[in-house]
Amino acid sequence: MTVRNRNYALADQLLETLEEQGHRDTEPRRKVVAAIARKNRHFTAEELRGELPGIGRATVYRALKLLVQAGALCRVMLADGALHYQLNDSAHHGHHHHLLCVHCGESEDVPGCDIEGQLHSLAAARQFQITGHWLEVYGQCYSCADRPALPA
Amino acid sequence: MTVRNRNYALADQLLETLEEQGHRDTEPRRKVVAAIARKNRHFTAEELRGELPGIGRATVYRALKLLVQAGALCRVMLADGALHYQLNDSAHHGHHHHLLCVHCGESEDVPGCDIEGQLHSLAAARQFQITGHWLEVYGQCYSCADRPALPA
DNA sequence: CATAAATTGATACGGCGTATCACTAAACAG
DNA sequence: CTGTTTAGTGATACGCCGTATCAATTTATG
Repeated sequence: MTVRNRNYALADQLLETLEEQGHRDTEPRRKVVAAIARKNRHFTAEELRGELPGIGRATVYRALKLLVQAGALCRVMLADGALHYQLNDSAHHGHHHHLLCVHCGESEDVPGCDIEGQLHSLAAARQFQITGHWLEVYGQCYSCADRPALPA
Repeated sequence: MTVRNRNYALADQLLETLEEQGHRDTEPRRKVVAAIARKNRHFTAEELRGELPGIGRATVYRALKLLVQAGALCRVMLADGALHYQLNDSAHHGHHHHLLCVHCGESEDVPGCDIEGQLHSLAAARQFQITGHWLEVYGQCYSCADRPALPA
């Protein structure tokens, strides 16, 4: 399968996801979804918007929100506090975290987290009932390992 | 020790921390620090500013930044994405996390996290070198346990 | 094709943090 | 104590990011 075809298939899949949630198949939405499907790394909302001249800001933001709600995208907080979006690998649609390289911005999924399990006894002792958590892991990927570390 | 005296002592301690970092002891700074010392839970920058009429916005934000850098305050991300600040208990000045109640907003410190240790073997397998992480834990505290859960 | 409902996008607004810069005040040396 | 240096202050404006509003448009459907 070519890259081009893979992107088409992914875009269709995203649209389908939205339709399953009861949202309409509109022209602007198609374009937003196609732009997202072309991404091979995380991106900001404004970055995406820049690639979609002629499409309203609100429309882009609305599509992002719907896709996050549907689980097709996840929000990633970079070490500098910038919020990025990232396609959810279909294999990791559930709860997972990211290893984020502070140099090149590459990210790898970390499935199978047991943070809550680890915190369980501690929380139980305080009668605190955990309902969720947010975790981002920062560091350097293999290709950036020889470069100097940045402050966390 | 009365509450009033405790607050004074804490404010002095915060100022001292700033002086140790080479920052001056100024009148506006004293007021900001005093307002922070009075807090017994996390707060937003704007909330703090609201309690300090007559003091410039920039001054408040600058003081917050310095105190975070000095380790006296920590930044806490609430479940709704709002950034709050919280006094670092002197016992937990190092790395720690928070159990944040999504109902009442109370937070408890969780010292002694071993997230990175837990992720170590996984990261090693991918030759990813972890340098830091960000974790917030959401749920319900004891007093809020009988109230309905909010979406994570 | 007609209708009802969702969607769009221009605009404006709001929150939040920072850059700028003339002015002020703290620290310090003599 | 006084003058000098330098950090700090605060009014203002700016920038980023996301959302509310609302009239006009487009989609889905009978």
